[in-house]
Amino acid sequence: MTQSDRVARNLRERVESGEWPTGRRLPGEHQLATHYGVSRSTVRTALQDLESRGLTVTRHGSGTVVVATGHDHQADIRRLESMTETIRRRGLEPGMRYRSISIRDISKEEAEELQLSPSAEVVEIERALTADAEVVAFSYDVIPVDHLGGAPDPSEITGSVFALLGRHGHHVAVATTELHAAHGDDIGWGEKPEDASYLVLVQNHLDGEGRPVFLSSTYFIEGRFPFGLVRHR
Amino acid sequence: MTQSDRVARNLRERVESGEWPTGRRLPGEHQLATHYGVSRSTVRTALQDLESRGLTVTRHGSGTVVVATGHDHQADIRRLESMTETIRRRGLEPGMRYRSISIRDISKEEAEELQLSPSAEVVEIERALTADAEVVAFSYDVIPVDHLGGAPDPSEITGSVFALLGRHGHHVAVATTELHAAHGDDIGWGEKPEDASYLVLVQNHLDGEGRPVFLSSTYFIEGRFPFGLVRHR
DNA sequence: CACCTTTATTTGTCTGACAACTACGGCCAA
DNA sequence: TTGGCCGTAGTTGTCAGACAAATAAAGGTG
Repeated sequence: MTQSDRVARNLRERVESGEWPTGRRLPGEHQLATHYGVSRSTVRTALQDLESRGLTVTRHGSGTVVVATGHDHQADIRRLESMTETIRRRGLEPGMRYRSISIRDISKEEAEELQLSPSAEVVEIERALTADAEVVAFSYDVIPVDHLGGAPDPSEITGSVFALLGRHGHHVAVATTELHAAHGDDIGWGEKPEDASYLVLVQNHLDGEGRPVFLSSTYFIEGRFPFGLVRHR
Repeated sequence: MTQSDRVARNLRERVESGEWPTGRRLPGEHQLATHYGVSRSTVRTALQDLESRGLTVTRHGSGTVVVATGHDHQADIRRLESMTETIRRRGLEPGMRYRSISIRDISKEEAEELQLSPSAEVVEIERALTADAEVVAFSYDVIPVDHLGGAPDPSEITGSVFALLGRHGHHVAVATTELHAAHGDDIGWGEKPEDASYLVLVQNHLDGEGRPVFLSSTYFIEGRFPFGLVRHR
């Protein structure tokens, strides 16, 4: 956690709190620097963070203007974080219902994506994510057994997959993601809504050095997990 | 176009070209600075651009590592750009088929979102976007007539809505966006696929000072317009 | 072999300065 | 009055050099 991270987080909170409404100009960089007790370069780094999230627009000679006060309670699809974390931040109680945990041979496509030998084995987890006991998404995770140190103890698999892999030294940094839409009765299991649409995230999670860590396909039930973002040039 | 923009663009091109494969460390900031003939702070600004796009991860004391070489030919959903532009960049020929251009009273919700009087009028455009003559999306645009200088000449409405509004002094900077999934026969018109799913972007486009410019809802036919992005922490 | 120290490299931050750009008011002429 | 020109103050972009902090690799020690 660097200085500029702290300044950026505080500025984000102030923007999202409405301290500067949409259209208002932020104080100048010099003023912010003295206010936070840091140098102007540190403030500039923080302001670039805001701009990269689409909250502000900075123009040469003019200043920094707030153009969006932030997605209220929506999940920012650009940010990679544990889904339980996201649900909790929306004020709901996250939960999981496991359907199956199985070990099987890797498929050819999966071996390609994970850069593993075609004879490797993977753990496949099928589970449903809940918010306040209501199912919001069905998720399929594919994890190489080697990344879990071989024997996958079923009792060990609980909670966030990120945390599970982190305990084995694999820390997810980014995820290359494809966005899709789907519908049909062959999606999900158990109690599920009638004739629902699904927003689908097909992800390949990578560590800090670009090495594949695990795959996931998540089917979000339309209307139960709002996704938002700020697109910008 | 600033110096750091130029450096950032060139670095992106070099990363996407595969000059540094996934997992490789980039040259140090000092080395890049002398290579480009700029200061280290300019290089740092450029590198923060790469990191904000999820292409690299920079760590204190260690360096900058490539974690993703870029979205192959997929549209980056974080970037706001004309859809015809996006289609052309994928090597396809963009086109449009207008279904209707009509003037009507603004709805209550629209007036709220656009921050206009409930008695204002809007132009509603229904059109289909095509790539190589195949329909890829249905789009509904809602534009205040005042932003077009009153009388909307139908022959004037051709091509990008961004360009149309730009000619009237309204330049879109960002768009607050909700992501949805949908399906059903009541979406779209004319020749459309059987039982398709749609990825839906509900957008409010804002200018450089956060003022609403126009609304749009776009229904992308699943499979015909791949969206991708790199999520990161 | 495990653990600690040293050393070089790299990124994060600071200071001060100047250049480039923007917004705004005052001024003048049509 | 209106429009355009110009100067000025304020803001962001870039530069240079320096030091602090974190990392990684090599080497030494038990």
